[in-house]
Order: sequence, then structure tokens, then C-alpha cells
Amino acid sequence: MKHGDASHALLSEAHELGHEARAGQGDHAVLKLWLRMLACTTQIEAEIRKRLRERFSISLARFDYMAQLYRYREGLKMRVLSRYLMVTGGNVTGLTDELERDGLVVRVDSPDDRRTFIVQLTDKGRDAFEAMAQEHESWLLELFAGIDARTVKQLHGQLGALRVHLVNNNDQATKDGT
Amino acid sequence: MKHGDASHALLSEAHELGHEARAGQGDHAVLKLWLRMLACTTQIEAEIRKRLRERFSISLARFDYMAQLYRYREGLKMRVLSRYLMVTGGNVTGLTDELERDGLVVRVDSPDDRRTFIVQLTDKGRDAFEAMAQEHESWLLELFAGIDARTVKQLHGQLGALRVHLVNNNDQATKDGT
DNA sequence: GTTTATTAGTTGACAACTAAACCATTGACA
DNA sequence: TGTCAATGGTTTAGTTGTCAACTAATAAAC
Repeated sequence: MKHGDASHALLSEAHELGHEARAGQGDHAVLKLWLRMLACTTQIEAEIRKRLRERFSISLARFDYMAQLYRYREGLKMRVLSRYLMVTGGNVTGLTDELERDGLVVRVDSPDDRRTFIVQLTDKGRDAFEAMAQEHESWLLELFAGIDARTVKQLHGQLGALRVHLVNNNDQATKDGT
Repeated sequence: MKHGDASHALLSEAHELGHEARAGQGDHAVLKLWLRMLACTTQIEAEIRKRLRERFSISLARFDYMAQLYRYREGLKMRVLSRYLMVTGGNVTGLTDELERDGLVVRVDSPDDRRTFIVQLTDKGRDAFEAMAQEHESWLLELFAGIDARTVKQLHGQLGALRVHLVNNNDQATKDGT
């Protein structure tokens, strides 16, 4: 592919930018922001996924699953967990089967509802997660190394506002849909 | 699940926050930023995917595919397209088959390399994409409605710096690996 | 010019996820 | 108390993507 002529000036920037090539030349500020968010996130996620696979032979889904259980020490009902992970119940069933087979989590009968299981990390699962989580965070520090601490805080705050807006919007939508 | 006791104060915030529940109480600024980015992006992407499906019976992958071809009016070699979309070549083959069957794109023989095809949007494909893209942007305006224009610009700029850092890092890594 | 390595695209096996049907249990209520 | 809608978990089928093997064409080395 040739370079250097005027009609490619815009494009050659886009070559490096993955999803971002979608936006045209107009204003479209929100569209461009979205494509840039998506590009950043997709790339980081792919990198993390790759490293988890290489280093610990674990899928990102399993890592996220264990992260939730690590946080909720007392365990979680499977349905609740599936909501936190934003995946379907069937998916959680499968992940739980695998992790239980590997001795990393256990299904415990719920005392108050015989339909549900509470899944918990085993000691082995907890140790395994701690080791992974530490390395996981160091990867993020590396990937975000170009961004100074003040900007990190700022981004965190601004995205927090977006998150709240999204959640409210979504609650609204589900209520409307009833 | 009960609420209100002190040990759940942190958690009840996390209930609404999807991936964000992974971060503990320490500093971990970068980790928290990443989880928030991921949560925002995942949620928006899911919403866009759902609406594209409902409204136009099209997958996000097909939409992205057409978006790239729309941008590169002269068409793209399939391999190049697969890089822009950050998916494998096999995936592009499949998507191209579908879209060609539906008359939205065509494979054109490349004049200078008999191995390659250049894929281009048909007129029908172009019209279809324009209609979808317009609605797609209006969805984004709605989803980002809570964020004022100045913040949008700021986020865009800060993520731009991150993007550059990621790309450089990645180039570095691939060179090292050689 | 022939050999050799690389690249573009396709194919098939497989992995990860969703959606919908299913069963057991629960909870609301007449 | 008996009925019935709603819920939690599992199962199955279908979708969407990856990975690795393969073929054909090109580029590089000598």
C-alpha cells in the first residue's frame, strides 16, 4: 500500500488505531471518544488475556470469576455471580464445573434456599488467585506506565461519572421495559 | 442478600459496578482505573451490540467490518482489514462470505497480486451502512449524554496518550520477540 | 533460474459464550 | 392449602471467534 499522498494523510494515522478508523472528519466528538475507549480497552484486554494464558494457563473469564469470589469472601450465589460477571447463568455453570474439578472453588448448599448453591474459593483457590492478582496488577502498571498519576485520577473520576450515568440509564430502561 | 451492615458498605457500591468489584481498598489507582474503563466499555459495547441486533439484525462484527470498508472507499485487502479489525484472517473469510452472500460487499481480484482479494462495499452495502451509522451515533450521544462536551474532549485527549503508549509498547515487544 | 521462506486466503477442529427449554423449588395469594 | 407465576441452576443447540494445517502465489537468496 502506497503512502504519502494527501488522501492518505488521515488514514495513515488510522492505521495504528484499530477501531478508531471508523470516525470520519466531522465533529463527532462522542463517537471518536467511544472508538478510542474501545480501542484502548480491547488492546489492554487482549494483552492481559494473552499473559494470563501464557503465565498461568488460565482464561480471563476464570480469572474474573475468582476475583469476584476473592472479594466476596463469604461466597456468592451463582446467579448473583453471573450478574456481577455480566455473563449468562449457563456460562457460570460451566466455569464452576471446571474450577471445582481443579479444586479451586466449591459449591456449598445454601441453608435457606434449596435451589441455590453458594460458590466459594477454597484455600488453594485463594492462594492461586493471590499469586495471579499480584502479577496482574504489575502488568497494568506497566501498560499504563505512560500516564502520570494525576491523569489516572482524573480519568478515574470522569469515567466514574459516565458509569453512574450508564447505570441510571439502564435501570430506567429496564423499568420502562416492564 | 442482606444489606446495611458495615462489612457490606464497600460491597454495596460494588454491586452496581460489574468488573469494578475486583479492586480492594488499598491505593491501586491504576487497577481501579482499568476496571472502571473495562466496566464502562463492556456495558456500552453490550448495549450497542444489542441494539444493532434488534434494529438491523446485524452483528457488531459485521458493522465494524462495513465501517472500515466505508472509510476506505477504494477497498481493502483482506489481510489488512483483519489487522484493522484486530481479528484473525479466518474470521474475515467467514464475514466476507456472509456479506458477499447478502450483496453488501464484493471480492475484487487484486491487479498486482494474484493471492489477494480487495473487498469493497457495494452500493447497497454503502447505503445500508449509512443508515446504520447514523442511528449508531445517535445511540452513543444518548449513552454519553451525562458527560459535558469539555470532559469528552479531555477524556479523548488523555486516552489518546494512553493509546500512543500502548502502541509503542507493543511495537517494542514485537521487535524484542523477533 | 531454481530453491526456499514468506504471505494471503481458506478450511476444519475446537473453545467460549449466549439463548432458550427444562426441572426443581420457592413465594404469593385466593 | 392448593395453584401458579417467578427464580436458580443445568442442559442443549447455535453463534462467533481462535488456532493450526493447508494451498497457491510471491519474494528473496544463491
